Amino acid sequence: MAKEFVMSDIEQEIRKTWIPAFESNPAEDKEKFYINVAFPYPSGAMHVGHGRTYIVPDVVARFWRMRGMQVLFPMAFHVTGAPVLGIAKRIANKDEKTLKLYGGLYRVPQETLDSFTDPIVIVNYFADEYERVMKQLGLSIDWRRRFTTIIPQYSKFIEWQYSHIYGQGKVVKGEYPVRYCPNCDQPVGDHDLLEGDSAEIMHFVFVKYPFGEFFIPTATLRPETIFGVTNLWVNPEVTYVKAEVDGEKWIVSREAAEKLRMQKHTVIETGMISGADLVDKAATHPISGAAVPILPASFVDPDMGSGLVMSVPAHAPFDYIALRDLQQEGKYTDIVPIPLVTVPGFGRIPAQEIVEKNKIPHQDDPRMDELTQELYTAEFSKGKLNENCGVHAGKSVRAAREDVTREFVDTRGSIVFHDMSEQRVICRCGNRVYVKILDDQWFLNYADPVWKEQIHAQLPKVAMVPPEVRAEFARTVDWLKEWPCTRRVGLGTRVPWDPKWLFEPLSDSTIYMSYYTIAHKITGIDAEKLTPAVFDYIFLGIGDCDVLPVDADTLKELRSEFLYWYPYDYRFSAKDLISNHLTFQLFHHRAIFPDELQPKGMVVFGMGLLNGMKMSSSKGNVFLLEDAANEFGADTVRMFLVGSAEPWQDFDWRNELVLSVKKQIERMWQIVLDSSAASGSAPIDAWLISRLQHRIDAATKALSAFQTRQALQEAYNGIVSDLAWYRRRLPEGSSGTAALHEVTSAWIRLMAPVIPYTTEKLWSETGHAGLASFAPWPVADPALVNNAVEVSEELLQRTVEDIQSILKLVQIDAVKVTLFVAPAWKHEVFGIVAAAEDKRNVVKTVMADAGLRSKGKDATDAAVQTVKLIHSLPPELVASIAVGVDEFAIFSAAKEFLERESGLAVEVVAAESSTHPKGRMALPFKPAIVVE
RNA sequence: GCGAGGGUUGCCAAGCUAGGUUAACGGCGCAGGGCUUAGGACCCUGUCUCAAGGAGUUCAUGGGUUCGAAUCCCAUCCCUCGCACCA
Repeated sequence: MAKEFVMSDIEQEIRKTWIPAFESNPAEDKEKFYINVAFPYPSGAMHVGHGRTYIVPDVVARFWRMRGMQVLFPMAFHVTGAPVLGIAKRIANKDEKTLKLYGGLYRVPQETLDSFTDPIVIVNYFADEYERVMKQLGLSIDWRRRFTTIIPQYSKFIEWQYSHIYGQGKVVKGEYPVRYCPNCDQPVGDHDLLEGDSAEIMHFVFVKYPFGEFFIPTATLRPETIFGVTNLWVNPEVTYVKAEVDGEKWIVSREAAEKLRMQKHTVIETGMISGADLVDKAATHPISGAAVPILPASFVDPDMGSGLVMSVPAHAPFDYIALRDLQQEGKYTDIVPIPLVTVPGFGRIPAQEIVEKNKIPHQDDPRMDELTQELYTAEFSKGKLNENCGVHAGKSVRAAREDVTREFVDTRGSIVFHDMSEQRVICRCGNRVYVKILDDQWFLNYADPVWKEQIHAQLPKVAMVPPEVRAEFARTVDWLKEWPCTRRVGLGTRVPWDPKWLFEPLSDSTIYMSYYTIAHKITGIDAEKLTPAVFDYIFLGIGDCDVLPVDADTLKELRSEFLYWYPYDYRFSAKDLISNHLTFQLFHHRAIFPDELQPKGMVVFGMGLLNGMKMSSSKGNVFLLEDAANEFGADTVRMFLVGSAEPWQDFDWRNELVLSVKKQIERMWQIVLDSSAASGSAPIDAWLISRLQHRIDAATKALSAFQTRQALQEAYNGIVSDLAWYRRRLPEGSSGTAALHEVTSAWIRLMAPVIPYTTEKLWSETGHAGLASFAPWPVADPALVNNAVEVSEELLQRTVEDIQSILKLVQIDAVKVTLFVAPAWKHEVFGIVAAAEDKRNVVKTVMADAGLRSKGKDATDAAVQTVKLIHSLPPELVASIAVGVDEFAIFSAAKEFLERESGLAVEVVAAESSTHPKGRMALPFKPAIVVE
């Protein structure tokens, strides 16, 4: 009876021996293998979705360790940034939702929660929790190298990194329109928004119409339509302001004046003017100089653009319908739409056409936005400017828009005005978000074409798993532009040349993989001594180590350890980081390190689902990793997470599936221990051992390619099913042979990377010395592959299945089954067909043989049937059969087995020696079967 | 909208890059049987429709190429991810 299997006991016991064993130092006699993961931001508890991110690299680490590599798998915590500040603030404010999340879902004890008003306490708490859970899951991490990104030594490292990046001119100062919360005095990202995350920043051109001593600017996305302007629109209900904007006198809405201030314009309000007072006055067309009447319209929104709009009734449905409404009242009947764009599919006045075709009754009709979009899109993609457009006539709308914009901005003093596409864009603090131009901002210049080109050249040299992501990287490199790399608030490292700024989180985590190599040794060094020159020596080998603040021996040691591990071999991360972090780190490595130290490979993960739904901490749809490990066992969690889908595919955590994985592990435990007393031998041993070589080979190939699921398919399901057949084929009464020892020894090791606890325990239980985690990975031995035996067992398997399916079909009480084995000449036919390039004309080839031709129709029939048969068999098997299989001998030897399987008397007959009509049906590898 | 990826039999998911191993791996679920009480534990069998080992209809939809397509080509529909101040 096998020992009872209690996973949690085993885990406790084994963990103690592991932790020091996974501390990894340079070993000059061994090849290194350095993998790392995007480090976590510890602001909450880990859920099973995070689990796979760390377990897959651990499986890989364990695999290569067993293959004799010196493996480094480090971990650290990224605490740079602002989110945790907000969390601390909300906890201090007793925000209910936050307290519920942390006290409830994450189960932070009350007294700890009370101290969460300090952001540092939060990250330290969760960093410790991460480490604890990671250890529980058996991750083979070298914990000596743990650090956080705000320790002084790391800050010095970042300063060094940026001394180079800045020195290379890759950090630039610039203007940039951002979403901005005046209340928080901060730019806001998508995740900072309470509402309106679908809003975009739109870039309007202000077209200025002279109006007495003033200008009336109108905001437009379509400046080329200036040639079709018939009038301006003003909202008579709104009070506008007179203001000096950058020294010019303008009339704009109060909101627009406010927005202009945020966009680096000087705005001095000098007075007010009611919209109603502007109605029926006229401004001057900036190009033609004609008078442009100002008309009233209620749809004009003072909170959009300048609060005044130019009217192009021929092409803007809103303008058309507003004008029509007025004209129906008998007003302004002299105004006629001026068409300026011809579009295939539309007549001369598209706006009129589309409004009337859809029978729009008035300007508040909900369909208006949709129609406007439809027309704008059609004009933009297919429209051409007509003869009303002066020098621009004949241009495409696309081209004309660029040209007219440039003309207005460069020569007519227009400005580009930024505004949100929606007004309800609300910061997490509850205040409205505006567009602000930041000028005192530092950018990483990813737009630099030379830098971009370097990364494009680098990409083909980086291994990518899965290969499909390569295209996404290439596209990201093209798409990246200046990245604002500094922030005013948050945790992190100050910008050395401009200390009022801090480096933002994505920018201080691009080359930290190099820091891991020395992390455990550098923490003992006083940060003040870590000058850029010190890092230059360690990472670049520049300078004289005898004249640096740190002693020379230490520096040489650090330098040597860095060079041992670097470059890293694989970096693992979820796929959503491709468009930022994973690409950023390529840029920075390229800028800092020489050719031979560039990243070698990346593995990109899919997403995690919980019961088919996206996991989300804020929605409570998560299953905590620690709970999973406690409930199911660490090995179960590991095997499920790496076995239910390949790493780059999405996986779906469902408890009932996890439970069946747990049973699988228990089954293995049972089988291995039950086999330990087996002895003796049987003919089927050769087959079992032969199959094992294939399983080893396939599992090794799969893991080498990061296919954890495929590897498990071979190493678990494959071996289990081989063992099942082996059992069936054992002589009656035997429960196993000594061959099982060889199988279980290999099996334990094949499974060790995935279920390290169980296998570690089994390894010692089955009498092996040392840790399974460091045992040599099994190697397939080609000499043990026995093709003839595998083919003969294949024949038996197929025949047993056929007999069973026939028995199921015939409704008789059968007592006997007769197998008719195909005659030699049919094997000849098989050989000819197998060898034929073109199986369509193979009958001719067969009949070219004089001996076969003498068989007449029998031969052609056999040839046709053989073609079909061969198409239904695996090519390798066909090749083996063609070499020659003595089916009569195989069936005769297995007669007892066949009788036991079928419960019938079995007779094996050579087809040619029988007159039974069914005998003619026999084909190679497909004996004719008669039950009676 | 733009970019990347995907739609396979009840569910999950192989296979599709190098067309014939494919009615389509494996797992889950379900059904029947066994384990000489019961079973959520284990084992076996079955699980598109008919059927002496065969045949018919299937791999989002509609076309096409081919002796032959889930696999190649075209079009359409649907889904997921990314689209930037950031975890």
